[in-house]
Amino acid sequence: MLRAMTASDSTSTTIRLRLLLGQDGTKLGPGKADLLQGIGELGSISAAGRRMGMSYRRAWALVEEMNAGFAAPLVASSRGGAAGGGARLTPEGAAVLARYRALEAEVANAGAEHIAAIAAMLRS
Amino acid sequence: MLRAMTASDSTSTTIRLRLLLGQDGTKLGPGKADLLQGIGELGSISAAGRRMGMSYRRAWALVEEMNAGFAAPLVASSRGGAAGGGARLTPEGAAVLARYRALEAEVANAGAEHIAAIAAMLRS
DNA sequence: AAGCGATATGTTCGAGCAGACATATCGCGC
DNA sequence: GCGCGATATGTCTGCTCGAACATATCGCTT
Repeated sequence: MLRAMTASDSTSTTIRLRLLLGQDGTKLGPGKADLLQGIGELGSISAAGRRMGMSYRRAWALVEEMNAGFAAPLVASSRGGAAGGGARLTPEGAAVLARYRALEAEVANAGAEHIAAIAAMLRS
Repeated sequence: MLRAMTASDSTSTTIRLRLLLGQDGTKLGPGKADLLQGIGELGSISAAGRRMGMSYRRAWALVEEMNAGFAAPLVASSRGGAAGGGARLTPEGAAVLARYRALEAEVANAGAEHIAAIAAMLRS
């Protein structure tokens, strides 16, 4: 997948969460979460994609997928204008991102013991 | 992937865990965990693979990957003999599986609130 | 010694996916 | 109105992964 390493990779063992939501099968994992965060910070789908080393094509497809899966769109976009356009998180998008981050933190905390036990059995 | 549904799919929203272990990048997710469990229950790589709708080729490759990633092999196999051969979990394999299942349970419990909050925002 | 069933492993073929390339369109500023 | 920069979307192609097929080998049992 060629994901850029983030500065938060302090421990060598990481846990990744992927949610399979509803019976329609919309997925929410680290990629979409990072993308949401990037859009929130940069105000642009293309800028967020660039920062992750992802093509605009793919970033846009992920946004489309998220907007289709939830009752309200998570990202609102506009074309044209001074900056050419832009995108920002809707309140629902910000809420989903916050919940996902909180979930990550809670999970890392609750599972730390088991994770450490498994990591201790690794090859040298 | 064509995964068989398990009877434990009571809620429509499920969470999947994938561990990225060490800097060598050995992965441990639901597929390998289910395979370990199948081998433990059925005493055979091929039988475990069959039950999951997975080719023996692939099941064997996953076992190989796990055995290579951990300090001690998780699965011990034998060729020939009365039943043609077989495989069983080593104590380390059983320990890793138990830890992973415990991690799943703990995570599902700890994250239930955030997961429910996200699921509540889904389309219809 | 012959057969059985499972492990072990090479090879080949197809589908699906990700990336690259190409446009169309929009709305503000100059 | 012309250009800019970003959204929006179609198309194509290469690559990777998995499925399928094919064998070899092993050790007990009959």
